[in-house]
Amino acid sequence: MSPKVRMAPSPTGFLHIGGVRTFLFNWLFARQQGGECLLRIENTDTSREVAEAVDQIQESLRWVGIDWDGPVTFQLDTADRARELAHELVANGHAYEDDGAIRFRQPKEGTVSWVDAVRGEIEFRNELLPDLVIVRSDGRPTYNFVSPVDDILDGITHVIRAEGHVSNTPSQINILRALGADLPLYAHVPDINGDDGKKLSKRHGAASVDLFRDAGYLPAALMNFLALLGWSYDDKTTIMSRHELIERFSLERVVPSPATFDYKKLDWMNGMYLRALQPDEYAHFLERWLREHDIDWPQQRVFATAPLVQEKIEKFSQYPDFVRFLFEDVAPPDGVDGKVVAAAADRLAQLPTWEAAAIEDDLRGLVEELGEKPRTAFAPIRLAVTGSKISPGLFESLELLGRDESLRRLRAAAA
RNA sequence: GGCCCAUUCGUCUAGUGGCCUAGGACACCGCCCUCUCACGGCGGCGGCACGGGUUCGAAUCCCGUAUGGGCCUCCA
Repeated sequence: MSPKVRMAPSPTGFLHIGGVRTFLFNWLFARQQGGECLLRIENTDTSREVAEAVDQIQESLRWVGIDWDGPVTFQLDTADRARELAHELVANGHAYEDDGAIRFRQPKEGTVSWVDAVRGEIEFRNELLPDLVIVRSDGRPTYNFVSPVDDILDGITHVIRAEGHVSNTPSQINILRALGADLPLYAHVPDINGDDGKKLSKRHGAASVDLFRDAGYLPAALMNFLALLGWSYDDKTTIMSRHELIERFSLERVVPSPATFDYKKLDWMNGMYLRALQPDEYAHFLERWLREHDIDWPQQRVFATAPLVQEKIEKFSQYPDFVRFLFEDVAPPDGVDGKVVAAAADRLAQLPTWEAAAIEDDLRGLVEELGEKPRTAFAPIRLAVTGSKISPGLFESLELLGRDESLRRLRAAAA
């Protein structure tokens, strides 16, 4: 039987990073097994629904690179069918009316247990399970009822969801049994925590997918990083392409304990991905990021800066400040060694070709003349030209800036 | 409070009774490379929550304690 899983967000706001990781595991599993991956919006609680959320969730998923099979479905769409089933349960004694609502009658003896794909056998005593409401007094079925019902209707074989659902599982299993349905396989994946050890969620540690997109992370890097939160391939493999992830993923290697989100590691990994990009790909991603942030610097020059920054930054949000001096004037800094800067301006003014290699030769000649160390002699020049002690390569920067502007800044700083 | 889950370097993890004087990666520190930054190279710091068992032998199995988390909603 071909596996079928579902990603089941509730439309109460943006898609947060913990949810994406859970969906990623569903997706990786389905794609690897050649199964199907459904997207079902769990909107039984209409009171908390946020209008734009449905579109936003899909857009975020698409950006990360997670797709789904068939049309997006809504839990509310099966409400009628769920209600019918609830009445059947009432008819055969598995449920009863209570104040206009319908409650599921839990077995009063024995235990419910299942073998969780990531946590092993889990067992609950039936007598401790409360008779939960499955249809509200206003007629809307509740999550704990529709969810398993939809799983039957959709033919879901593997329920891969967050560990918070462990305690809902015994009730859902009892409901499925009362309905005479087969049980899916369950896999409860660990949460992702913030630095404070508390679970990352919409209400806590607000880490939406959009925030990562904004910060200039690459989807492939985010996916790689997320996959490694709670799962590993072996003891030494870290960087894995989407293809490799799909090929190697397995539920058995998902760990049961929660992980803490480490931004520093994500930054490092994103830097790895950024540097591995082909120049044209890099320029493409960079250009898209700038466009999304309404930065309208001349495209040609932006492309020209790409090779200067590719080795230097680990996410695009660092780009504007890093190369701003190439697009805007810089304030002449104080405390610059005017002698070196003036000498540099004089020499550079004589240069026949304004090109990085020639500029470098010329400046190194100057350094020798002055009897200085390169690092100390280049510092004031860098400061005068870029306005900062940290910048892309000096010679390449000078070339890009152009002779006139470069000389103007050097002379301004020397004055 | 009840029930359930979890617990290996600061962080992500490898580890399924002997291969472990616990391996890798990020972070951090030092050195090298070097026009700054970054990359890269080399080295270092650093961990099996605690206590009992079981066993010739335990990070690995069992029990307890502690800590953290989740659920106990006519939320999902």
